[in-house]
Amino acid sequence: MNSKLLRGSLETIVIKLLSDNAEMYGYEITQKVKEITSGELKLTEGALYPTLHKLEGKGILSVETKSIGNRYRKYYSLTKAGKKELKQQMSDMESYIANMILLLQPKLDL
Amino acid sequence: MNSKLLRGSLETIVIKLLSDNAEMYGYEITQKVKEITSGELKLTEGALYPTLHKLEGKGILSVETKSIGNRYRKYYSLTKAGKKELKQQMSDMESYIANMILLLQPKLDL
DNA sequence: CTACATACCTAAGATTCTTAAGTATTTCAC
DNA sequence: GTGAAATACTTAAGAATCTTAGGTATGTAG
Repeated sequence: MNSKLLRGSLETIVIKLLSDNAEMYGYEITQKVKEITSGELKLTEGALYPTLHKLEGKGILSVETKSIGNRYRKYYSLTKAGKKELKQQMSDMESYIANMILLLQPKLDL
Repeated sequence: MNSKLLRGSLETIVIKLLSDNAEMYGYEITQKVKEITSGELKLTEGALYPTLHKLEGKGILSVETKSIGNRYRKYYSLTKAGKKELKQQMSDMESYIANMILLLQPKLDL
């Protein structure tokens, strides 16, 4: 159904949003992606939360848990290593898109 | 190392090449991709051949085995269902790229 | 004659995602 | 006020897609 929406780019999306926003919590990220893509792309929580934990484990993100009244949120932000990782992932994504355009554009033997 | 080069687009690539070329065999596809992308993208045979078999099983590709002297090649071509699948996959890829551009371009609040 | 290119194949394991479940708080409509 | 939906986190099982690493065999060029 979901026709390969993410294609391995979840990490890249998360890192990019956190480079634009200083800090965000998980649920906020899902909403932001939905908003930016006009609802076309919906991150599932089953994919997002494990990814946040993994990036934290790798030192790419840092976390701060904040209390909001009776509940809590876990705010994530990019570490220095995260900013370096951002550059790498953006560059990988650019290459990928460039290659896809080369491969998928109409055959132009003009 | 290989930094998510394919990202679930192997099927799409195969189908698109076969829409441009009428028939191709597996090894030829790997070489064509290498050529088009100037060596940036290299299909591994361990990924390609199972994908060809899968697409054949789904009726998206048809096969003809041809003898070339003492050896053989398996030439694949798009079926009618394959041409329909091409449209779908190209459309999915366009949406994906459009969404990635939305998500990853610099924050422009101009 | 031997190494590399051509040409096919499969299996084990890694990664990344979906699906599906669970807990708990807050808000809003009736 | 209560019941449903939204908010906010979590995990685990399984599917899908890929890499890695092997295997077989023929053709070609030094």
